[in-house]
Amino acid sequence: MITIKEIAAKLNMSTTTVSNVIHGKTKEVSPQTIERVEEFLKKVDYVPNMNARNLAQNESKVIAFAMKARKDKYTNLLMDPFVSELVGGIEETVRNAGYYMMIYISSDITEIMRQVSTWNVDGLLLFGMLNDDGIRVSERYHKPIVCLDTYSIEGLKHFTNVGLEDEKGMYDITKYLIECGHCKIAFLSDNQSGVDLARYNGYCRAMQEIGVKVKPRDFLCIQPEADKINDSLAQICDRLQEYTAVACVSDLYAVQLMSALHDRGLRVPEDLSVVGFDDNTLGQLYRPALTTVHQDVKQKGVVAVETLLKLIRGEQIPSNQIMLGTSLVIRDTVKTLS
Amino acid sequence: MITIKEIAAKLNMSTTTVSNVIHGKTKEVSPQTIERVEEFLKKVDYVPNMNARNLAQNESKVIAFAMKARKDKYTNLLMDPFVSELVGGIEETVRNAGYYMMIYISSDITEIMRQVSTWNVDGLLLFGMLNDDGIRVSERYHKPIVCLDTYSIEGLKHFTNVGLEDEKGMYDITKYLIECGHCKIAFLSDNQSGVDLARYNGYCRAMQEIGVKVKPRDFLCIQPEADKINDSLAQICDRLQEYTAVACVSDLYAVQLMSALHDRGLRVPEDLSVVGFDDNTLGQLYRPALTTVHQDVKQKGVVAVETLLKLIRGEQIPSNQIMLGTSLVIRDTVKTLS
DNA sequence: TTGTACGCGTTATCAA
DNA sequence: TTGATAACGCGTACAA
Repeated sequence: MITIKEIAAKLNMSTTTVSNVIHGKTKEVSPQTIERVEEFLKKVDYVPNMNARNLAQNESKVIAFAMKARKDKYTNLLMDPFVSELVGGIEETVRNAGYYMMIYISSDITEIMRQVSTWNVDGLLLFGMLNDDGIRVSERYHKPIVCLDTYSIEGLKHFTNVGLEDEKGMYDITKYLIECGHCKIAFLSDNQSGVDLARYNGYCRAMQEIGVKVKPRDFLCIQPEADKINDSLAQICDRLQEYTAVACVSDLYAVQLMSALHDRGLRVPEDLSVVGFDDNTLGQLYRPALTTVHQDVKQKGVVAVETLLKLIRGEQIPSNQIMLGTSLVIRDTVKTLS
Repeated sequence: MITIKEIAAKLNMSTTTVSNVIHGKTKEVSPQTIERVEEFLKKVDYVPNMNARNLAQNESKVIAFAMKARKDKYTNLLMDPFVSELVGGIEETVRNAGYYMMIYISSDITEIMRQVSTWNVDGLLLFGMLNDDGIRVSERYHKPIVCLDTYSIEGLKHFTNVGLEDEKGMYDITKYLIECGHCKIAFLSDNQSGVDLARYNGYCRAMQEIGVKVKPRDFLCIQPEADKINDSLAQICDRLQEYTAVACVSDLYAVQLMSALHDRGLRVPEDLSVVGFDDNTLGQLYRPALTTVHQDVKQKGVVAVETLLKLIRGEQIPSNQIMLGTSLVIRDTVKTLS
């Protein structure tokens, strides 16, 4: 790790000159010194010290991806196929823009804020925020923030959101089920807030259009914790006897359900139709292949980072609510009732 | 972002005293000043500036996870269930140890080395290194390195490796197939080096024990690139008519194969027995559930980080080759031939 | 027990 | 066209 100072000494010039060459401030340096310096830089493979650079410039070239963990939900958040695809897209975009990514996972917002400010990160990507979490962060952190999949209306005054047509996506696929002749349709999810609530609303709207009033019992609540999921799935399979179809809030749950149904000798779609949401590898590889709502998760990450970079550069963005679209992917898990 | 200097000014004392209290050098400060300082720190929620701290101490509290991307293999490396589970374990352990994690993904080793030294990271986790990649890194980076799943013998002189009983695992499951009456067994993988080679060797050893000489045509080569995989699977399904069982180098490939077989009307395990390696969600949720070799991927990440932390602290480690075990998971994709 | 002063590597200001 | 020098925030040897 050679430093600018050392280079300057060996070349018998000042650190300023070396620094200028490094930063291409070429107008202020004579051609021959430029040549000399650049040659030497290449020879010793000079790499700047980020800590020093950041300290001097009061920036960091770091973008943080902060994720609030719901402690109970996953032992390993990154194993959620949605999260890993998202992080993959984010990482790639951050890297290609010449920035560095740090990941903070915590169930404690305060902890996340401390990490963010201790590294003086240039921009913040927020995921998994509930209620006014995002607002609380934005009150203490005064640099660009982009939220992913938040439904906090109030929050939009404080930061940009990259979201999805969740309501419409679930409406579309529920309507598809209806068109296939289903009317006894259950909805499966693990909670009723944020994204899940929006999707639930889409389901309700489609049902109401055909005059079916959704009852509380039509909401099937899955408990995804490792020690509870089996009991939970057993109950759900039981309850599903009253229905001809079930709309799941995610592909993961849809596939977990199909496995459970299979183990009980129930066939999809002959005995029960199942649809998911997300369109990830799990549903694509399962047989019968899952009918679902497609969203481009990687793209979501890319858009979020690009938006954040614009904000960092001080550019204007058209709107602080960016909605990505969905599309129906019809495969083999829905039976047409005659 | 309040600084130590500002705090010292407001409290009418020196920065040294404040710094001492922050670092718990309590023996050198009077109890009442400690009290005063700590109270104030809490009140203003002091957060140190990492860049400044690292610069002063010549460390970084950063652990890098560097992954060499084989450009062709995955658009999104993190989507590989193995990788995401591994990274999840690493992230958690790094965080709990009070360190920060940075991820570098590149197909270019030089690029990785530059990133590592520009941030002056305290320790390096290397994954996906081929041949002497790891050695080349260790020649330029003179801090602790832990490699994951490398098979470079030479490398062990330069760094520690956390690996798996790949050969034994594949030997065990091939032997299980044999015990079930199979002898026409193919092996499916996308290359023949590193981990894949070790597993292939395990397969060969089991076959040779029953006097079957493995022929080159018994090695089925899958092409995982998105635009080639379908053709590749079609060919493989064709070739598999000569066999009663196939041992796949990973669960991912096993499940992709089972999907392809299903689409051609071939049943698992009635028409063909299939086994995998890794034991991830994909194989657990598929039906029929995949018989496979279990490895604890998260644990692999945890062990790697713990080893690296020991090296960073200057502690001795018993051996620089740490081998994790495997176990057979018998589920429903192998038919017993009578 | 507390304070002064310097160095870490870099950038930026201003003078030469 | 180039070179001193101060600053960024922190830790620490050494002095008081």
